[in-house]
Order: sequence, then structure tokens, then C-alpha cells
Amino acid sequence: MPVASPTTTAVMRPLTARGLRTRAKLVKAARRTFERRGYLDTSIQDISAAARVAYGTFYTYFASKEEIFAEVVDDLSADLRAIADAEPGAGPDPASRIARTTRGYLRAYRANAPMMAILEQVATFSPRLGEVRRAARRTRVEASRAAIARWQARGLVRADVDPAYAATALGSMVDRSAYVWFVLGEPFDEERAIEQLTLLYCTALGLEPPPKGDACRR
Amino acid sequence: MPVASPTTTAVMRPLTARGLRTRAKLVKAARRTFERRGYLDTSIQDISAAARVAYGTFYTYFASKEEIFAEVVDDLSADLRAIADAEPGAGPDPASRIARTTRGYLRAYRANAPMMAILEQVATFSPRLGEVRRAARRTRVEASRAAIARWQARGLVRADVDPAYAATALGSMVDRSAYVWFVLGEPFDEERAIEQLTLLYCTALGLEPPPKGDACRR
Amino acid sequence: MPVASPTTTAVMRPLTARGLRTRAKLVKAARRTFERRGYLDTSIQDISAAARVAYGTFYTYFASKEEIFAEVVDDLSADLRAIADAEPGAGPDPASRIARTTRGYLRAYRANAPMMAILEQVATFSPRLGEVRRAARRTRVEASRAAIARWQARGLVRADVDPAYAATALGSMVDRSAYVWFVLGEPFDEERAIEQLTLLYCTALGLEPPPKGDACRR
Amino acid sequence: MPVASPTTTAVMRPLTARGLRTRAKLVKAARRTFERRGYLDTSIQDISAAARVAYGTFYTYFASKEEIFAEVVDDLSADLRAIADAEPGAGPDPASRIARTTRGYLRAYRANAPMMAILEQVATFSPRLGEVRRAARRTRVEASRAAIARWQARGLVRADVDPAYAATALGSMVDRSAYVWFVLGEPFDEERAIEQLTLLYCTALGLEPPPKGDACRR
DNA sequence: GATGAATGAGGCTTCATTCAT
DNA sequence: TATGAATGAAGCCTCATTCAT
Repeated sequence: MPVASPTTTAVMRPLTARGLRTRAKLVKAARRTFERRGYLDTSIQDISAAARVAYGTFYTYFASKEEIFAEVVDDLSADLRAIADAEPGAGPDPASRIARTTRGYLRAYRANAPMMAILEQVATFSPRLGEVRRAARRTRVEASRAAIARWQARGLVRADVDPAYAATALGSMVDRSAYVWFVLGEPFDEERAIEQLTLLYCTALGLEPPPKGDACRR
Repeated sequence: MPVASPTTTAVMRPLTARGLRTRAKLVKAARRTFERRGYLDTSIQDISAAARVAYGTFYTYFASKEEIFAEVVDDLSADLRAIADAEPGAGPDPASRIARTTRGYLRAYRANAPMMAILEQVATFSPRLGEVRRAARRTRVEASRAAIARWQARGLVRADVDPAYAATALGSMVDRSAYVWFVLGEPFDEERAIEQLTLLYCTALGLEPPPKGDACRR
Repeated sequence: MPVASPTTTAVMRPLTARGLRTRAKLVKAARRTFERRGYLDTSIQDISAAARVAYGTFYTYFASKEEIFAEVVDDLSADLRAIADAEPGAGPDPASRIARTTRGYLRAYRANAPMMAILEQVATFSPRLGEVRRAARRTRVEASRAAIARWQARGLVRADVDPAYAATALGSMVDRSAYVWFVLGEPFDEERAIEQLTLLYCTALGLEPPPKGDACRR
Repeated sequence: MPVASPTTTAVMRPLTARGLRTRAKLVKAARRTFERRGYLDTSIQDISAAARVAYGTFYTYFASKEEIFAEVVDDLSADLRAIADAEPGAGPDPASRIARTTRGYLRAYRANAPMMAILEQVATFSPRLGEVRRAARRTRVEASRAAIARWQARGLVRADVDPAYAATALGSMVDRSAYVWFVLGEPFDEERAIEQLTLLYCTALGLEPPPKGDACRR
């Protein structure tokens, strides 16, 4: 699951405490720099400087910009998951589940918006990172599809909805709206957004939306 | 409206017939090359070679790669609009309008998928192209918002739907789904996709979806 | 036969006169620099500077240091051959032939001694150039072997000499002696060297050496 | 005589037993690595890794790659001398002496061929190592010259042979032939090679070669 | 207009050597 | 002594852009 592992080529020996510290400094500096300048405009030079280490030190820990980026993305993924999971539990009814997921997604997105923008960028030209993102998307969509199908079997979702298409479409709706608001910076109100996305998601499937204000009890 | 104009710095004098031909060759070659190798991996060298003109000739017509890209995007936009507009007219009822728009969007997307992928890429790091895309998105969203508001005023759309959020969210749904299918290559059936997107779009707003099979009469 | 051709990757279009001039300047500068500093200590930077062209210009004509070196070696080979061939003809008797060949070899070596040193160096670590050198050696040795075998068949060369071993050994003698004198700089007199090498070469095979002074009539 | 001493800059204090062991490990690992990858492609990193000591430990014992190489060459020289000296003694006649020396040289060469190749390489660009090699050559050549002069004084060697030139030339013959066979890998039979080199060496000087088969009695 | 050579800044990577622990 | 992290100089190569013909 971590992105970095598969192709990590640099040092893998047990690092000393000092090494661990330097490595962490680099990862942190890399994230900061990526967020500030974007992936393409960030050079190894920039990262080293931000971490206040010598140019060559970078290569003690990472073989390339792509490699440290993968590491940053690993951290990002963990954080996204942590935030989404921290969302207070919901009732067992579909509307509650949808509300919670939507809320969790937007909050995680907001907390990491700058990196989400970069990740979007990198996914468009790095086959490897693109694949990672695609896989993550598929996993999320498949979970939604299964849930929708289950609900449909129980007669809660309209019969003419195709769970596979609905999962892709509604997942895209939430994901892309978050991008539009948090990355493109279109003005919006987060609570209202959560409420409306939940409403549209539910109604589209033929579900009764959660009672107003319920979506965002926090 | 054309993207290229505002900042075009290269030759703007009335071109000779030969000049026009060379320029057109370059734009065509550029698009081909961008589609084949992506924006980043395309060099001016590549474009000139593909157009079978000398390296320096490129600069007779364009000041940079970004500039010729803007020109390509202008062509792309025109083509998208043309395809969408060519979609056979629809009844005056909301569902028909939504069906027609969705159908048109997907067909135009399909016909230009490779460039859409590149455009998505470039928008993430070129402020200028990003702005162009953002403006186009805003225009589309604003049209949808107005329509939804109108329908809502006529009591056709649920009262708890906020037209602005719904326009952004449902527009994102259609746009991102097209990306997932046509660019990421997730398997799908186009007619089914049009039907389902239309269904979800309508239902989400509380509209009666068009009769089955109606969405794709062609 | 030219070393450069097989793997030349850089520009191969019909060069303009200007291009031809620049390319020639580079090759000449490269040879000068290699001779002065050796292959390893010569950087592309050095060559460009010596040719008084910009760094990047080098890459307009050559893909790497190895490639321009191959070009220099081609020139060298041609020159060696030319000098050896210019040696005045000899009588048909073995001793005359041996004298002429030895004389030609030493004179060609002397005229190109600095590059011979570099070539020796490069052959030890470049598989490609090493192979070129090996092939050249084999060709020379095979010619000698054939001549010795012929002379032996006519009873001119001792029966206990093995032509193959003798060709390798005596060829090595001449070649390495030239290296010792011209490259390592051991003191010697060229005419005396030619005379003695010829004498040893002939006597070793059991041939009557050429009359004294005859070896170097020039 | 040892090559390493003159310029050794690293620790020269009496080493502890552990220190001696580590140092020896490094020299051994260095030789192995040089043979495997050549001098140029061997990094200090490689040597340390092969010796299973830390990177920095190398510098506890050696100041540079060249320095440890000199140490390896010292070992090599000792080994060459040992093998040559181990050659069974010969009769007092010139032919026997020549046969024995030739035999010893080739056997020592064969036993150390990979390092001989590396040494040849390094001598072409390291002034220091080059000088070492040159000195060794001069010593060998001087011994030969003296012997040939002696034999000539006793009327055993042709009067028209110049001992100095003959020593250089015939020494080059044996040395370079060994290189051609053992390093370049040209096919040959070692016993036959010894026999033929001895034959050519003797005959060239006007000496009666040793009786056939005598050269290689072992 | 067209051509293609010339330029040089910018980014990447390696690795010998130094240094703190 | 041993360790291994830190340093930064040096070389490589690409490519957008300019310029002479």
C-alpha cells in the first residue's frame, strides 16, 4: 500500500538516529516545497535548501525527486485516511453513511488541499503515481458500488440505477467538487457543501436524504 | 474568447498565403505531438520536425510552447462546441435538456479525449491555461445554475437544492466521469453512461428522468 | 573501417558549410586537448573551450566524449596508414620488406606519438575502442604470419619457427618498443632503432639481415 | 622498493592487531574489486563494502584510491618476483638463462593476469604508478642489457647487435606478447609460447636455442 | 520567410573526502 | 578505531531561445 516501497532504491540500511532526523527533515521540506512551487518547478536543489542540508545529502536518502515525492504521498495517504476515519460514526441507514463519508472526504481534502493539487498534477504525467491514484479511486468506487448494490437489493435505491455507473459518477461528483472548491478556490461554504453533496447523492439514488442539519453535526 | 489572442507576442501582421500554411502545419503538428508524447515531453524540436519545418521557423509564428498550445486549445474548444451544438435538439422539458447536454458533452469528450488529458495536465501548472479552463468551467456552471434556478422557480426542482452547489456538483459529476472513462480508460459503455448520468442528474434534482432509451435517440 | 560510424548518434543531416567548419574545429580541439591532458582528464567543457564554441555546441555534433574520440581515432588511423604507405618501396626480399615495414611503423608512430599514448589508455577501459585496437592488431599480425609462412615454405625462414607465434611476438616487439621510446620517452636514436629492430626481426627468423645502412636509406 | 611507502600519508603508527587485520581486509578487498570492475569503476564505497567495513574506515588506513592501489601493486610485485624466482634453476649457458626467465615471466603473468591488465591501465594515467612501472621495466631491461653485453664480450652474441636496443626490444617482445595472450585473450598454448619466445629471443641474438622441449621441462 | 547553428542556463547525479559521534 | 552521515565540487546533458545567413 505505501507508494514508496516498491521502487525505493536508496539507502535501506538501518539508519542512525541522526540519519532518521535528516531524512525526516528532507521529507518535510519536500512537501513544503512541492506545495509552494508545484512538482515541476521544484528542484532537488530547492528541497535540499529548504531542509538546510547540502545538495549531496539528498542522494543519501533518495534516488530522485520522484522517490521522495512517493514518500510524501505515503504520508499524505495516511493522513487522509486518519482524518476520514476520525469522523464520528453514523447511523446504519444509507443517508447517514453517505453523509459521514462525504463529510470525511471533504474535511480530509481541506486539510491537505495543497498536496491534493500537486498529486493531481503529478498523476497526469507520472505513470507510476497515476497508477497509484487510479488504484485508490477504484477501491473507493468499488466500496460505493457494493454499498449501492446492497441498498438496491433491499429496495432502498431506485431499480433503474446501475450501481457501477452510479458509484463512479457520484464519487466523481464529490471528488471533483472538492477539487473545484479547495484547489481552484471557487467560493463556497464547507458545511453547505457537505449538506448539498449529501442531498444530491441521496436523492440521485432515490434515498431519503438525512434531515436537514444532520449531515454536519459536529 | 480565443485563448491565444490576449498574450500572443509573435507575428501578428497579415500573413502571406505561405505563412498561413506554415503556421497551420505547425499547429496541426503540435497537436499531434502533444497527443502522442504529452505536453512536457514535447519539445519545440519535436513540433518543428513533425511539421517538417526548420527549428527556427517555429519562432516565426509562436513565442513559446505555451503559446502554440493555447492555439491548439482554441481549436479544441471550437471543436468541442461544434460537436456539442451538433447534438440534435431536444424538447423544452428539463430532462430532455439535461439528456442532450450530457450526451453532447460525452461525445465531444470522446472525440477529443487525448487532448482533454493533455489540457487537464497543463491546467495544473500553467496559470494562464488554468485560468482559461476555470473560466470555461464557470461559464458552463453558471448556465446550469441559471437553468436549475429557473426550474426551481417553476416548482420542477426540489426546494432544498441550492442551484449554485448543484450546478457545480452535477457539472463535476459529468466532467470527471468523462475523464475517468475516456482518459483513465476505465471500462464502460457510452450509451449506458449517458443514460445513467442523465438519470442521476435528473433524480438528484427531483426531476422525472426522461423515459428510458430516450436519452440517446440518435 | 572508420571507428566513428557504427554508433554515431548525433546529427547526420547534410551539414552546412558553417556546420562543417564548427565540427572540424571541435575535432581538432578535441585531439589537441586529449593529447595535452589525456582522455580522462578532458571534459566536454575543455573541448568546447579549446574550440572556442559554447558548451552546448558540442552536443550539436557529438553525443559524448567517446563519440568525438572515435572520430579523432579515425583521423589518426588514416594518418598512420598514409605515413606507412608513403615509405619508399623496397626490394622483394624478406629483409627489405621487414625493414620497410619497421621503418614505416616507427615513423608513423613518432608522428602521432601523443595520440598513440591516449589510444593505449582508452583501449584499456573502453570495450569498444579496445575491440577496434584488437582488430587492427589481428590484421597486422595475420599479414605477418602469412608472409613468414610463405618465406618458410620457400626455405628462407627456420623450420622450427611457428609463423603464428612469431608474428605475434615480433609484432609485439616492434609495437611495444615504439611505445617505450616514443611514449615513455626512453632515450634512443630512431635510425639506430629501426636498424636494430630490423636486425633482430630478421635474425630471429633465420633470415639474412639487410646490409648495414640499408634499412634507413632515406 | 615498495611502491606505497614514499607518499603514504595515512596512519603510519604501529597498528594494533585489530588495525592490521582491518587494513589487510581492505587491501584484499581492493584487489578483488579492482580485478572485477577495473580501477576507474571502483569507488572507495565498493572497496569498503567488499571489505565489510564502514565507508569512513577506509580513510583510517589510506588517503586515496591511488594509495591503496599502490599497496596492491606492492603485493603484486612481490608475488611476481616470488613466482619467477621459484622457477627451477637453469644451466649457466645463455639459452638456459633465457628460457628460464621467459618461462618465469609468463607463469608469473598468468597467475596475475587480471591485475596486470589493471596495472597497465593505471600506468597510463597515474604519473606515480607510471613511474613505478617504468622503473621496474628499466631494471629488467638493464639486467638483460648487461647479460647480452657479457655474452657478446664472450663472442656468444652477434657483434652487430646493440645490447641496449636488443634488451629493450626483446623485453618488449616477451612482455607485450604476454599481454596479448593473457589480457587480450588471444588464443595460444602456454608451453608452445614459452618455447617460441625463447627460440626467437636466442636466435635473434645469434645464440644457439636450447634443445627442443628443454625450455619447459617442468 | 525559412533555415539551422550557436548559446548558456539549469537540473541531475556521482563520489572523494571530511567530520561528528 | 570504527562508523556512516554530510559536504560540495565537477561533470553530464537538455533544450528554450537567439542570431546570422
